[in-house]
Amino acid sequence: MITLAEENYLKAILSISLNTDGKVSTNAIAGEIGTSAASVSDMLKKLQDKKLVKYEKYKGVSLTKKGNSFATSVIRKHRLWETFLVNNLNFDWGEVHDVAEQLEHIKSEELVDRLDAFLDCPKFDPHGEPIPTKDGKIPTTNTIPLNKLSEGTNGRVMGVTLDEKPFLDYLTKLNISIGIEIKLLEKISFDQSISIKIGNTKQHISNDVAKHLLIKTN
Amino acid sequence: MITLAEENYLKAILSISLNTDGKVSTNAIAGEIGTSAASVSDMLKKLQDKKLVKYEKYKGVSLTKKGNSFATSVIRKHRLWETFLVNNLNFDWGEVHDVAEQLEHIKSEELVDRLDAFLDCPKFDPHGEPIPTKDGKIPTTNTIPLNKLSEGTNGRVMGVTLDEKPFLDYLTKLNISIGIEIKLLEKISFDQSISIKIGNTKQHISNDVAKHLLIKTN
DNA sequence: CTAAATTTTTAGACATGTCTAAACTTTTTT
DNA sequence: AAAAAAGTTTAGACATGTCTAAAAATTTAG
Repeated sequence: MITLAEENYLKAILSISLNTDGKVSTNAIAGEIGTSAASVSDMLKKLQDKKLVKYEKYKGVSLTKKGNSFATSVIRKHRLWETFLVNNLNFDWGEVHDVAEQLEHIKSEELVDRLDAFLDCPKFDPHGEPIPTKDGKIPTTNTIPLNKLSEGTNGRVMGVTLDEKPFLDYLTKLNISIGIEIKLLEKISFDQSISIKIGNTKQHISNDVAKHLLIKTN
Repeated sequence: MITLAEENYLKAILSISLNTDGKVSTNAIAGEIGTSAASVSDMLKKLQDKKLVKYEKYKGVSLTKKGNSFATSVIRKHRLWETFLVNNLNFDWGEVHDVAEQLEHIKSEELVDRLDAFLDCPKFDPHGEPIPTKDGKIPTTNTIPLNKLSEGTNGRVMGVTLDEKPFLDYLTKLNISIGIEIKLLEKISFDQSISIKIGNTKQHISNDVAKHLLIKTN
């Protein structure tokens, strides 16, 4: 039986490895989970014993097939629950993360299957992030982060890659939401900040914000 | 912060005290939770320290106002989730207990409020058991257990007081469900078993089954 | 290519919740 | 009312997951 703490470690390792190359470091996991490096070391040994990760002291860690499958399943559940919370319980997209962090650990395959059906098998969650299928496949999109677009390009916001209330609240304030049209006007080379047009309004945002917006160009 | 284990103890104490008089005994709690009496003793001390129960060594335990409020809230969540699972996810009434046992521990007042609204503030769950309101009031019904009815009486099944799959599956086999008409034909004094009529069929059931069926007489 | 800085691991401690076995109360029986 | 039975608590142990401080390994810099 896999514990709640173990699931969180696996999810963190998967999250990190999606954004970086090679093995995942102890410190990176500690940062993601908000725990000490020492605790991570301890846990990696346990996950190794359970054949959920491949781990070599001082060399970093990677998920085994089995570990990847568990991690993907947790992410699937998290995103399905977020979809339910926003679509059916009328939560705001910035309010669902903490509750979904709890719901993702409910153990019942039947529940997940039925929730998926109830929601009409959604491919993306309310933040535009792909929902893994029952067999672990992750829907793809041909989107690129807003900060990689070239000046003058038009596109549509298809998703955000950060699920934190302060960020999402800021987007709401800027009138940015999933599906909205956006045009990149100008990139400032000094700080990589950018000017954009949303509707008929010109806005200026930092690179830190822009890199978390996924755009599909027209 | 109240832990999952503490919530389960409070719920067990409330459950038992609804069916018995006076203080709740250590052994009764151990039986309900499926743990040892020693563990119960340990936990009662902790609950006492947190002012959730009133406990005297060797004398049994009772809930404080605060403890009762937590316990009632857990039962509210359990029954709301069971309602959701049956009404919206098409679970059978015998399949929902274990999942609801997990869901009842999700911490979010907002979630419970919105779930309640989504379900149209139901007063009873799929087993006919009353769902406590947000302020802890428990809806009442003028029902009595089937085994207390007198011979020849007609009534309607309004609820069951046992939420275990084997019991519920047996009821389904007998064509007994919430809302169904039932007539008590005969009580056998030897073993307190009874004959009943459901639709046009005569059935014979034990006292153990009958006592868990709540009837509203016509 | 050493020396310093950083990262990671180990050692030892602690909190939670569980267990068995033994000791202690309370209740029941005779 | 003493002895036996039943119920309850304590003592000591263990598993999980966490922490801080110190030691060890690796990486980076001079």
